[in-house]
Amino acid sequence: MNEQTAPGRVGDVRRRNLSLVMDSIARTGDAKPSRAQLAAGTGLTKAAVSSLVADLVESGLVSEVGLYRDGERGRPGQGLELSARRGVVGMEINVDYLAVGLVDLGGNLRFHSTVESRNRGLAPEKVMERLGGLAAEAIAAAAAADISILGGGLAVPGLVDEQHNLVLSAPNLHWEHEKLNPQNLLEGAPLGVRLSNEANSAALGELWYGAGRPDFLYVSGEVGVGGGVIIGSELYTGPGGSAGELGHIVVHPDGPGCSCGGAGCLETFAGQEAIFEAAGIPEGSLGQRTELLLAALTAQEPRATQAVHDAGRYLGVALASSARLMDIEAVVLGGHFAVLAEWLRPSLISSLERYAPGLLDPSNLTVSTLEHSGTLLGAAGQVIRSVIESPFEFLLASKLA
Amino acid sequence: MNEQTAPGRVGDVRRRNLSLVMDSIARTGDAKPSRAQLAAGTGLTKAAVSSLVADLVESGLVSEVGLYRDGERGRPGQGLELSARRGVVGMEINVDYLAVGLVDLGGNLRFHSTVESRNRGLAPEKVMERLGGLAAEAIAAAAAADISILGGGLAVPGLVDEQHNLVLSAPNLHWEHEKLNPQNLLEGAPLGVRLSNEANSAALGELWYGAGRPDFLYVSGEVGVGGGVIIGSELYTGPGGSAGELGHIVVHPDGPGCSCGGAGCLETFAGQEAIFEAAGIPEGSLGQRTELLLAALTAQEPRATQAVHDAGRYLGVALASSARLMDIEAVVLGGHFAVLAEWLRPSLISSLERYAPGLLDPSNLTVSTLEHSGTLLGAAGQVIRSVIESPFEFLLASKLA
DNA sequence: ACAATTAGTTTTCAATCTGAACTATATGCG
DNA sequence: CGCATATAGTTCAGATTGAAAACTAATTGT
Repeated sequence: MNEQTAPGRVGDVRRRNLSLVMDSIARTGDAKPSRAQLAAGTGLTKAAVSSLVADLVESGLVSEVGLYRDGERGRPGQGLELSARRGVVGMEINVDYLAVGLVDLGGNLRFHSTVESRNRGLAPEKVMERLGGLAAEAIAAAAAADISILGGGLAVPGLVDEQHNLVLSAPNLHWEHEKLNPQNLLEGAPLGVRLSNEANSAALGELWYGAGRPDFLYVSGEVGVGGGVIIGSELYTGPGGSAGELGHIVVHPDGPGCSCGGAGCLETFAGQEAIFEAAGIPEGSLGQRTELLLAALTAQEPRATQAVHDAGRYLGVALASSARLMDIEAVVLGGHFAVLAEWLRPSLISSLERYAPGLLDPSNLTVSTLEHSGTLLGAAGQVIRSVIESPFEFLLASKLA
Repeated sequence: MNEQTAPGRVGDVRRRNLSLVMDSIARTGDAKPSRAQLAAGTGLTKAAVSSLVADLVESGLVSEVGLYRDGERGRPGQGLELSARRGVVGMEINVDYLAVGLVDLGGNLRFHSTVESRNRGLAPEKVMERLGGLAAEAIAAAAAADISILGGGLAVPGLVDEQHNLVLSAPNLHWEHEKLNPQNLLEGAPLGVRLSNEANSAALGELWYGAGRPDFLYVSGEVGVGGGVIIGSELYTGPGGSAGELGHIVVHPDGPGCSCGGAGCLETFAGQEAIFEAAGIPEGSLGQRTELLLAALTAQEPRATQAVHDAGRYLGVALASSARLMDIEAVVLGGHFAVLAEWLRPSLISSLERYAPGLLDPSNLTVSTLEHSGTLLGAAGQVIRSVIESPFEFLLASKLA
């Protein structure tokens, strides 16, 4: 008799309603709803909302922001928002850079800093040390703005074991089964630091703060081609945690071997390296090569044009297969696919039309609007989201302290 | 302020716990748990379980089945089971046959009948009329066994709109946007008749009564190649309801055109028709052709062997891509893939090893154990499951009646 | 100044769980 | 046979919490 569902206790109702109210405030965003509006929106009575909001305000998660005047007559309401004085630090380790940001509960990026850093092949301890310096900046920024840091999120370009703070495999960093200690980056943060995958975090960033919809596929074009699958407004990671490996979908059964051990993978046709090579861009830093490629495309050089055209075509094959299997009806392009979108779109769309006619409307094929902060926002957002989803646990913890 | 979550009311606790108890009884299955065991298993107190079980017994969903003696000492418990006197009729329309079964709440197939029927191109009304005859047999069998019919499930090989009883498209039946009236098949059944897709129902049948696990992909090889995606013990249908279209995953970008309008689809390599043709099996009824093919395979005729080998190879490509995208770690083969499994497996496994090495362990590649009743069980199971998941609503309805 | 209107609080009530005490029914040993 | 022991199931007081309705608070318009 394996039990997965906890019994319903009377107190669960309050847990759920605390979350419902917080979520409602979060979703209403800049509108700063009053208690009465929340009651109307949630279906709870005004009395219940008042009681719930009182708990949330007391814990510091929600704050009143002055009077709110909407209609012409009547007593004005107290506007409510997720506290701007509670924040989460989002952090990102990628192949060519490190980034840190401070996000308040309302999802506003209050501080942001990126530094170039060639992390490929570097020891994890070394990278974490550098990241620690950046994190200290975020901590200082928080102190200056009187923001108390609840926790942090750290995104890395690889498969992670969140429970044990392990990076199981990050081929582009040359990391394999590395133990990180992200908690050290933010000592004393009550919710700790949560490790996550870069493409997944970017997908969540789009969902919560960008172009996302309840169901979509985020395509991350960094050094590798990754993806994040959002189903019903939740990240789908699969039983083993490695879902969304769009880069290793087979797009041609007779294609070349791939670093993953497979063959004919999308990444061998549409990865950064594959495109640069096919376009005839010489070795160099990522920034340089990208500039050269964009220049070549602007100049309509045939090799570059063809390379991007092919990448789009094969990306179309992968998206067609994905749309069939998962009924994906919206796609958000990120990373280098966002940069190349202008040149990529025509062949991508015609490929989709050829392999999955009518399934994916081109208007649902959008480009990330968050640029470089998407991953950061997503990494921090996961911690913010956990507070929105179970504020009761947070209340408990803060009462004990 | 779009609201999706209903507010938590005090009464919700009971809803949830009624479901928890029913689910617990269902999962314990043949063990017929006592109230005390349920209390231990669910984490509820004995008092709460007693009260919940009383409601369920009163409504007829659960019945006491005599004393249960486990330990040596102490008062023996009353064994509980989902009532064997409440049933759901599972029905299936397929291209070459019609089938009906009677399933009791405990998931036991109490009556089963299949008839050959060439339904391709037949008007839906005609087919429904024939099906009505079979349904009458099930109703008679239920009456004879003193089983009261709560509802029914009807599976068809096509995309359905469950809300409006529409078959949006069933290409293999030559149906397009047909309105069915499945309610007429079981007049007076309180929960009505629920329309569903054949591959999805078969997948659910495997999940609840067969080889399924919490996460797996069911591959249905009927006239078309379909699939059912089970994630976290739930069917994933996608935002548009058409997820799992494994047959139209692109396995070769230069492949031939497909009936779906795309190109290079798996179905053009591994569909029944494609295999028969490649194997050189002449036209005829499905049964005849299958026998010829099996005979040819047993005789190791090269053409047939090669045809099945190729089908396995391309199925491997599709499964490799699926495993990457959705982190699928288990597959159940049904339909003609189950029949051909013996000859299909070698090339399928080597293809998986080539395109997604290490991802899908061959031991997690199993064959359906339910044979022809899987779809039926799944179609009925959806109604049974809805009762297990919200017995409160059922109690209400039965109190009004 | 007062009616009208909207925001938010207080009070009473019902639902339903927990926990503890209690009753019911079995086994085993002297 | 009778009583200790053990387990199943029931009863009842107590706590939590939202609904409903009445009430108080704050603002605008005439």
